[in-house]
Parts: sequence; structure tokens; C-alpha cells
Amino acid sequence: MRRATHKRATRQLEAVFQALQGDPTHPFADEIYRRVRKKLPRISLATVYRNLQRLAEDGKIRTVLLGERVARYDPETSDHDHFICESCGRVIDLFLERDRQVDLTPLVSDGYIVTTHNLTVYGFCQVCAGQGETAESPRPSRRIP
Amino acid sequence: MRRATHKRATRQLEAVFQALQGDPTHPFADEIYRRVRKKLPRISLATVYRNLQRLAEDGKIRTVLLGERVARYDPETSDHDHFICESCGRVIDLFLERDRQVDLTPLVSDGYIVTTHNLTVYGFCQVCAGQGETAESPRPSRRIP
DNA sequence: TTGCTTGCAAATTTTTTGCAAAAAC
DNA sequence: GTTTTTGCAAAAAATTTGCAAGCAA
Repeated sequence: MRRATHKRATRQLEAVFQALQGDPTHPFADEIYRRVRKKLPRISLATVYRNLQRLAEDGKIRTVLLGERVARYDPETSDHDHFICESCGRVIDLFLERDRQVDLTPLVSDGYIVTTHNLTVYGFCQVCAGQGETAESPRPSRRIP
Repeated sequence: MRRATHKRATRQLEAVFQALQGDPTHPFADEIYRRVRKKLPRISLATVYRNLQRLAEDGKIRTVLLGERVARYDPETSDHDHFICESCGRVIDLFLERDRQVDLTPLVSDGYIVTTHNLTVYGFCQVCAGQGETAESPRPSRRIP
């Protein structure tokens, strides 16, 4: 057995955490890297990844994969779901009433143990729905204006 | 404007489609490649990817990303959700009663247009729940025994 | 001082693309 | 015959890893 390793607080870890605070846009790692570099110009992308991973393990942030193969990061760690706009690509946190939301009792009575669940809703956000949702607007894959 | 191109039926396309039929395990592209090569030893992985993409566009199969950055493929195209076992990694199709499942009316009355939604449930499957769900069993990342 | 963490570069992994040759229609 | 599709190899994109040096405890 191996003794639990004591994790250390570093400037880089703190900077990565701070870069996400208060940001509801679910940025990708490279955006976070760009932000952190303003404070710590010598930080490497690998360190950003390592720290994002550690923050997620520690429950300080959340890693989300929403039908893309690129990870997004979310400072909101409470139980919540996501809405993805098919027009502008924006990701919006949803706080639906959890207990009414999904009926998982059939699973439980089938012998499954349910830990958590995750709901992603697709459609058009308020802004895009307002301006004609059928328009095939260019959907930015990475950055949102 | 560009005339709609007529898609052609090829042996490779059919083989990729067949490789998925009746398979509830949600395989990855490389597993499908392995299978198809038994019939068509000269097929390339790129062709498998191109055909999986085309089948998904045509609604013949479904591409699913379930908290992993590797795509899985599902021959089941009807609306359904997924259960992921945290112990063995197995992915199981869920057919919960759609209309009772999620209450999205608050979204709609907020001006969102909802196209579809996707629910992924995490926990322990019947098998793993039976043999002590707390055991930290090795969780195969790609292949399921 | 000890050993976790960093920066850098190179490696991995999964998926995509360019292009000439082969196969469909 | 024309145009799509294939196979191959190389490219891309995102993330991870090895390692010596740096820094927190």
C-alpha cells in the first residue's frame, strides 16, 4: 500500500481554478490556458491539463463532455444539467427540479444502483430562437462571440 | 448551388452497417474495424470512419459520446437513453417512458426551443451491483469481456 | 531536505484529409 | 464514362507522459 500523497498548493493550480470562477460559458482547456497565461506567462498547457484534472478529482470543478470529443470545464459543481444551442453552440447550465425531472425507479427495481445522472438538452437558445431558428447560422465550434 | 450527390451503396458501407446490427455493446470504431476486416481484409480504418459517419447522417445508426472522448456507435436509433456502469464500463440502452421522464416545460416557457434531449445514468449494473459495488474492480476502458 | 509539481518536448490516441486508383451507377 | 468511394499515408487535434529542474512543505 502507498501512503496518500499530500497534494501541494501551487500558484498554477490556483490560477487555473481562478480562471474558471464565475464563468458560465464552459470553456475548453485551450481557452483556460490563454487566460492563465496572462497571469503566469510561463505556464505550460500540460500543467493546465494536469491542474484541471486535479481540480475535477477534488470536486472543485466539473469536466463535461457534451456530444463533442473535446472536454469543457464548469465551475458549477452542484447537480445540474446542460442545454446546448444547435445554432450558436452556447452551453447553458440548467437547474431543473431534480426530483421531478427523471423517474429512475424502474431501474432501481431492476437491480441497478444509480449514482448520478446527466441530462443534456439540445435545441435553440432564447437568442437564436428569437431570430428564426431555421436559419443555418454558422455555428462556432470553439469560441462564442 | 450544388446538385445533391447520389450516394452509392458499397460493400464497405454494408459491412460496417452489418457489423453493428444486433450488437447492444456500443462498440468503438476500432472494434468495428476489427470486425469488418474479417469480411473485407483490405478495408482501411479511414473507410470505417467515413461509413460510420455516413450511416449516422442517414439515421441508420447513432453516434454516442458518453463522458468519454472516444465515440461509440449504436445500432439502436430510436429515442433512448444510456446507463454506464462505473464498475465494468458496460453501456446499456435504457428505454424509460419518454414523456414522463423529463419535464422540460420550464425551458419552453422561457423561450427555448427544445429539439431533443439525452439522458445518461451512471451507477452499477445488475451484475456489478450483485457482487459488491464498492469493490474497486478494474474497469476496462475499451473492451468488455 | 523531501518529493510533489512544473515546463518543455515528444509521444499517444482518435479521427480526418489529400490523392490517385478502383468501383458504382 | 462520370463521379463517388476506397486505401494508404500523412496530418490534425486534444490530451498525456518522461524527465530534469524548481519549488512547497
